[in-house]
Order: sequence, then C-alpha cells, then structure tokens
Amino acid sequence: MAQAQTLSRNQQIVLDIIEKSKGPLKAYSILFNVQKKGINAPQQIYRALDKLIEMGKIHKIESKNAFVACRSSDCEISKATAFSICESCEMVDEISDAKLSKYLSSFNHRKGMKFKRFNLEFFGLCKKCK
Amino acid sequence: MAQAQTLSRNQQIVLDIIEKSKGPLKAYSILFNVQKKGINAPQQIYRALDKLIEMGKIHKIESKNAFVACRSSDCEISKATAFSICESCEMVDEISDAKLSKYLSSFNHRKGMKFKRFNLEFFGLCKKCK
DNA sequence: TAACATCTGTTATAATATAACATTTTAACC
DNA sequence: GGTTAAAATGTTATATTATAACAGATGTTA
Ligand SMILES: [Zn+2]
Ligand SMILES: [Zn+2]
Ligand SMILES: [Zn+2]
Ligand SMILES: [Zn+2]
Repeated sequence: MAQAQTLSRNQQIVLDIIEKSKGPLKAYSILFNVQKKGINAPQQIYRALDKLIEMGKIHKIESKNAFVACRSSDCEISKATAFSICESCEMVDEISDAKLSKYLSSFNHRKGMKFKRFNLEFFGLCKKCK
Repeated sequence: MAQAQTLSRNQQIVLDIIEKSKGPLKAYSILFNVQKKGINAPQQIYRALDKLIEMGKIHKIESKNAFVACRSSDCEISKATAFSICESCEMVDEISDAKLSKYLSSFNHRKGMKFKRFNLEFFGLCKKCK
C-alpha cells in the first residue's frame, strides 16, 4: 500500500490547485494562481511538480505540457499512465483500465528492451465536442 | 497508398537532417545544423517540422520535445504511434507492431469518446545501457 | 493574367524549464 | 536538548522551446 505521504507547504499548495481544477493546468498558470500565497518563482512550482509526480499525486500530460491530478489507483506511481484528450476543449481524462494496463505492462519490444514505464495518450473529440 | 509527396526546399533540408540522425533531434539543434544552408530562424524550422509531421514523414517524441524520422509504414500518417525510449542514452526506436496498433486503435473509452489518434511512449533501458 | 494557396524570410516575443547559490525547515539520532 | 543530514525554500538569472505578425516570393490552377 502506498504510505501516507506528508507534503510540504508548497507541494500542498500546488497539489490543491491542481486537484481543484477541472482540466489540466500549466506550470505558469499555477504560478500566477499562487502568487497571493507568497510563491513567486517558477522554480518553486517546478520543484513541487517534480515531487508530486514522483509521489504519483499528479501526472504530466506530455503533449500539452500540463499537469493533472491522479484520479486512479491503478497507475502505480506513474509507471503506467493513459489519458484520453479532447482535441477541441482541452478535456483530459485519466484512463483506468486494468486490461489495458496489464496488456501494455507486459508488452515487450523485440529489440531486447525491458520496459519500466509507459505513457499513452489518446486523442479525439469528447462527448460534448463531437 | 500514400501518394508521393513533393517537399519544399526547407522541408527537404530539415527532413534530410532528421533522417540522417541516429537519434531524435531537437528543433534548435536542427536550426544550428542548417544555418550554413541559409536557414536562420526558428520559425523556418518549426514550419517545416509541422508539415513533415502532417505528412507522416517524422514524429514528435513528446516527452523529449524532439523529432525522429518515421521508419514504419504502420503508423498511418501519425495516427497511431508508439516508441521505445531509453532513459539512459536517449535512444528512440519506433515500434511497429500490428497487433499492438490494432489493439489500441480499437480501444474505446467508456466515457463515450471516439479516438482518432494515439501516441504511446515506453521507457526503460536499452540493450546497451542495461 | 488573374486569383489563390503555399512557402519563405525576418524581427520580435511568448511560453516552458533549469542553473546556481544562500538560507531555512524538518526529521533522525545521540 | 544539541548535532547532524536531508529536504525544502527563496531568489536571481538564464536557457530552451515555441509562436505571433507581417512582408514578400513562388507555385498552381483557371
Ligand atoms: Zn494516475
Ligand atoms: Zn471536448
Ligand atoms: Zn512512423
Ligand atoms: Zn540506452
């Protein structure tokens, strides 16, 4: 079981904002939102983001350079992540599908590489936008 | 069948460099490499990259902000891409696996989203680095 | 030769991310 | 408590990645 992580002040502030957000947030938009709390520099945001990712509390959506809170427990501390992304409205949804995760986790490339981690991003139009 | 695409001068220059490279290339490293050919500005690189991606000649490795030539014909003009990425040496290899591609192309999310495209990135250590 | 789309060149700037260093807080140990 | 080491913080500066905006050239197509 994942042990209860105790977050530092800045980590908690950043996580709170990401968790409250309906969609993915960019680092600088997080920064602008926390300046009232005394966080003034990108470094402070990026350091918190890095730790939160390590802990599996958030994920980075690589194709958008944006961050979402983890809503799943299948993703094993960010070792196996999958998202569906609407190309129209920016919506991102974490896919939590045990079969998919198992299928990909056991996938092995011919060329002798043993995978430790994967990230999968699906793109399309969400219900609302289609 | 993909029709023979005719490339513009800048597109051809950029594609040549990417195809000759053993690993993924970053936009600004491409830029520095083509300044002798009279290309001086990032815009010129990014415009060529955009078109080459549209044509399916190259892919962007999102987790690295870098570009590789397409070595596959399964990826259907960038609608279904998968890569294995070595976390140690930067090596990137395009995965061309019909079963994987079919499995993911037919994957449908519960929440009513119909996918048009996916990108999958596996991470690990390559043969040499492990 | 129009008309239109595409590509080019250029300058400027926006957006994303890290380096480096000094200091403070926290947690663990004696 | 006092000592230490690790983690987190604050700060300034800078590096890296990407786009905006505009003018001109080239190239189809009718
Ligand atoms: Zn998750
Ligand atoms: Zn949508
Ligand atoms: Zn390809
Ligand atoms: Zn390697």
